[in-house]
Amino acid sequence: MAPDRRAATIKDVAAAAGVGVATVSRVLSGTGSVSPATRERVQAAARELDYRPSALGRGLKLRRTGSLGLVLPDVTDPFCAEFTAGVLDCARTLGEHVIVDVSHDDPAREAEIVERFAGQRVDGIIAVPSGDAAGWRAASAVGLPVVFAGRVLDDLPAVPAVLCDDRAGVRAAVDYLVGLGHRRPAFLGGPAPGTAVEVRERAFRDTVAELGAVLDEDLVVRARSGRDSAYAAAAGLFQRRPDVTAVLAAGHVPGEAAVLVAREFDLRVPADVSIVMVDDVPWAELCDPPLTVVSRPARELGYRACEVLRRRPATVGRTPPVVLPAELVVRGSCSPPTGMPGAPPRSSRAR
Amino acid sequence: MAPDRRAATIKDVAAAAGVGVATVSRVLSGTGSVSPATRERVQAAARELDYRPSALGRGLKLRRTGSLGLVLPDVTDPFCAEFTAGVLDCARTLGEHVIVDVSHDDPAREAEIVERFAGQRVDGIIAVPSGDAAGWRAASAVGLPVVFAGRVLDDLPAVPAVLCDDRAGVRAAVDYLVGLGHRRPAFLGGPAPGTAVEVRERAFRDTVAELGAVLDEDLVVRARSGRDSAYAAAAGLFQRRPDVTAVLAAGHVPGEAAVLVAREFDLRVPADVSIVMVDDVPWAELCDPPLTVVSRPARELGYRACEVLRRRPATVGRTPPVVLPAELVVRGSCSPPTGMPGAPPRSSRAR
DNA sequence: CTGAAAGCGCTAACAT
DNA sequence: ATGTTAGCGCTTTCAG
Repeated sequence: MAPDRRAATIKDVAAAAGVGVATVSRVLSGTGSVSPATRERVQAAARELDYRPSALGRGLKLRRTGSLGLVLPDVTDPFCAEFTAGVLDCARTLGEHVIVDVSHDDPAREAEIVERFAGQRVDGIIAVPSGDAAGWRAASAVGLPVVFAGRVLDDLPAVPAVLCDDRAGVRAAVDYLVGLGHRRPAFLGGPAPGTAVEVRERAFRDTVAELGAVLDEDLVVRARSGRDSAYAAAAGLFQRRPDVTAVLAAGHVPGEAAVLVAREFDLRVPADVSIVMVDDVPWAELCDPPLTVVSRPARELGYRACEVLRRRPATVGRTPPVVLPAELVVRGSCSPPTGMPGAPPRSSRAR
Repeated sequence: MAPDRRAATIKDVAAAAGVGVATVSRVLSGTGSVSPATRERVQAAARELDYRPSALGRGLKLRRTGSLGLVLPDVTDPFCAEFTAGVLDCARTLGEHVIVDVSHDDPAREAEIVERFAGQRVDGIIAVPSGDAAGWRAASAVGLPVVFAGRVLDDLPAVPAVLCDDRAGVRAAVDYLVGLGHRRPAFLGGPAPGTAVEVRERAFRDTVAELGAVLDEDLVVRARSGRDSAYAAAAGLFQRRPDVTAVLAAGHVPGEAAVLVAREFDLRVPADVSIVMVDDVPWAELCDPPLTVVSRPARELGYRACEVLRRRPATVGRTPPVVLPAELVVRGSCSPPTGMPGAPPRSSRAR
């Protein structure tokens, strides 16, 4: 096993085995027929030389690289991380490599990433898009298969997508809250990376209206991106309206802010204020009380996105999006508002 | 912008601009000299054809792909995610792509990933290794630059590494606990993905001894991988020894277990039991009380690992590992043991 | 069953 | 300043 400076090529193997390169290729790729004798010789030579076919030469010839691009707003976000795990799981079964990069929700940066991925000749791209359609339009025009996850861009309905039924999730949450007796639920919006918060806000508004509860505009607050902004928004809400009895946080960032601010203001959860948060994250269960959440199947979403990408070539025209359900996970952060009868519900998920 | 079935090649651009391929190459790579006139023509043609140089052809010629491999135990782990963000940051400045894959701490799978990365001809590999030296020995024998992070394999001292001074971190934590008056601190070990828990246990033992506190073997427990095992270990500890006044959790998984179990057993933190956890994670600050932790600079570690990889070619022989400090972040989960005077310390990190 | 040869897209001499 | 050419490592007809 000589640690040569340069990796062995197919030629080296051919020479060592005393055959032509074509034969080596056949043996190693299992294509065509080779006599058992030569097959054995070739394999021995390959092993001896520690030969590893170059994906470069291969890709050049085959016009596919066996790798796909994944662009996320932020690897650090629990949802994205879980999503990535799903993509990786599926990619593995497909024998594809995954190139990852983060956009930080910056359209320009996202476009640049797509550009670079295209240069790498990835076989396809999976993205939790940041909102700007321009970069993507170019990409799919070039014929690069793209799959969106967690969100569709209205301007690009032709791009296949795997989504989570956020609308239904928010609906369930509001329904739960109102059912508990909260007449004026508050909404704490804030961009949870890669999610359509607007969709949630709309769902919130619609549901509140449908259920005959009161939609108090003063209780619908939005935060800019970032923890601090979410914290400020939550603080503003609680300060301005000490009468809030329930809040629906549109993502884990505003959710954290709500918990923190409630504690800061010495509000007991759920006695003084009930909290529901969209996105289940590990700490939701560790919180005291454990947080009731709308859980999105992040991992599954990732897996499916990857599957869709593989099937993509077969499909032509606009594919209907894959929609996965969101689940309301009732734990301990909600109870009837003060003055109402009824004990705070216990966790519905056994440990 | 004709959406051709096949992407434009350098030849197409050359033809369109009425020049040779070399000229196109020169213009686009900024190498050599070209007359402003032709440069302009070439650029126009490239733009017109929506030309994107193929990394495949380029890589084949240049013998470098501009991409590096990152192998982690688990993308979902907060430490790994943060580490990845650091790698991505640095890779971006270097213009490198990052192929990610997860080993789940399985040596066989890890070896397979390395093998595949080698086939992809990555320019180098960054790994939070899972413990088995075999696969890595092969890789570095082939001349593939490798950098380890968070851990070195004793069998492979020649592989450069970026580490965190876990030992000092644990030392600081134990010192803090003992200083508070805890005579018999407990240690809750458990494999936090990709970390040398043994190192922490050893540091714990050494420090306890040095400080003249009591090293009670019965209070040193280990868990296998996984949340459930950590939970069981913690439960066992608290049950067997209701007299524990302080526990050092060797990672965020055992840390979570400790918090959960303490709550389960109706032990007040820090009044009844003080808790320090290795690894700072978002929820540590959200916990009530906020958890005192030994924080490892995950992101920085990732960034540095990537830097080291770039410099690698220059260096020959064994490089001394880069060691970054661990920081004890005092929040509110520790106080003197019951019966001792002194108020529980407040968070030292302003919000 | 096997080998020779033609590229895949690009860069870097080497001409001109 | 710019064009020609020889590969980089691989797969795949096309002959034999």
